Amino acid sequence: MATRTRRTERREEPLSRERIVEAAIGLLDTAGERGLTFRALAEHLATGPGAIYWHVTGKEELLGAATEAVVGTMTAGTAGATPQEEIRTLALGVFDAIETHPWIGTQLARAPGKSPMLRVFEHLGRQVQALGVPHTAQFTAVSALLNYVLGVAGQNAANARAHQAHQPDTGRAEFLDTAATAWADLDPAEYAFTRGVADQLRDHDDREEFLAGIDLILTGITARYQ
Amino acid sequence: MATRTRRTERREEPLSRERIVEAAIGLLDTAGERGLTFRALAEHLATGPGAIYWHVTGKEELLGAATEAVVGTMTAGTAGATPQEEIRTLALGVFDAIETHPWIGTQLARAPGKSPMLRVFEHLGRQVQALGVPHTAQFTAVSALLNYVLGVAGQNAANARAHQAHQPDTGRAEFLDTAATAWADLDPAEYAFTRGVADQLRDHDDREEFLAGIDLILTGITARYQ
DNA sequence: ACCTGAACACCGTTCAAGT
DNA sequence: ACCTGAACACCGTTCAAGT
Repeated sequence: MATRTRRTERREEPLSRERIVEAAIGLLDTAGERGLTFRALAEHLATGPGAIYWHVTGKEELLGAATEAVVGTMTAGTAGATPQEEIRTLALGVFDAIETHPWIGTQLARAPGKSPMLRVFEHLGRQVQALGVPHTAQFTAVSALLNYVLGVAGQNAANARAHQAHQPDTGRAEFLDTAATAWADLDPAEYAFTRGVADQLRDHDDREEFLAGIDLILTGITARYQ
Repeated sequence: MATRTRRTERREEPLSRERIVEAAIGLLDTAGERGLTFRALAEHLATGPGAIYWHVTGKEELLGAATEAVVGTMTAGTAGATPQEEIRTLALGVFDAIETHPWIGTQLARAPGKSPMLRVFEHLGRQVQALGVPHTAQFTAVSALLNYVLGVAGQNAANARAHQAHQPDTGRAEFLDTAATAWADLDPAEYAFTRGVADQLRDHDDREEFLAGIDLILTGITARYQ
């Protein structure tokens, strides 16, 4: 009876690009990449699917905007750190963003020259420059770092997708355990090496492993170009 | 009038998993990832879409089988080469396979523990072992290499997708040139580094750049673990 | 200017019916 | 056993019609 103002408060909030992107991120986080649908999004925003198109040209742009919104909140600089530390922090930022929003892993790999990745490229580049890498090698060095990050990103996104689809109620440790057991059961002739490192898969830490890869590339960069 | 045998020869070739996968690869290569449709595939095989499901469980399996078929023809070993050379050859094999079949870039990133990638992992692993990397670091070293390869793979696939969609009739050199020009036009304050390496983007060689990244990681591995 | 929702042109997948 | 093709349950996107 007294709900008139209350209800309109919710209803009258006008549709905007910002609200749409926000709702899209929520849908992607909770329902996965397959869960983002113009119909589901419209229902979430209490409108019809056509309304969204007035604020956004299509699904591709919507995914791009969602990725930018997430990645944009991420490029903070730690003052007074070594270039190596800055690169580690930057890379970890991407890693963590993907952990909370696995779908940006797919999205980053999909938009090559587009802005979210270009920003990461720029920041990595400045640190590589600070490392003293000669100009002619800077592009190569940054590309190596970025491609590695993107590879991990894509892998994590795929893992999240598979995890959500197949065993949504198991933890990461449990998942690694089953994978490691499967590796240990492989044909000894064809997969001798993989069998041998199955134990390392079982008790590894994703973040640490990711950072170890970054360090490996950094070592290569400094050994070669410094 | 004398075409009876001729015609039947074509028509009677029975549907098989092999023929379906082959047709799917053809469709993916010529029409891109979006071009692979059960209806298009059925038309290509002169049958109905339902027939395909008798030989293949669904689209995911079909894409997986197509990827395996392409990657499977690729793991040749060069006898009497150093581990470094073997790794380079192996990585270049993946790179070249992606260049002729860009869609496997997406596909490799999508199937983490699945067989095509596991084979590459195994072969890389053997060479890393031959390099003398201690057991506890082998998983990390191979992961770094593989993630880098997958990052480039995804990037190349995305580029091919964008290229086919936007400027299908321009060459790679032309594409790099426009990209480099766009970089050189970026805001000097926000993108100082990227602007500075625009020239390196313009006249770089994809294969060489890819190998330079591999070498950087190899340098890191040997510097740290040998 | 902005929203609505039916309609269009597609998908992947299923399934009764055929051979 | 294997194939056919209509039908189902979805998509993204458009567009006349409303406010």
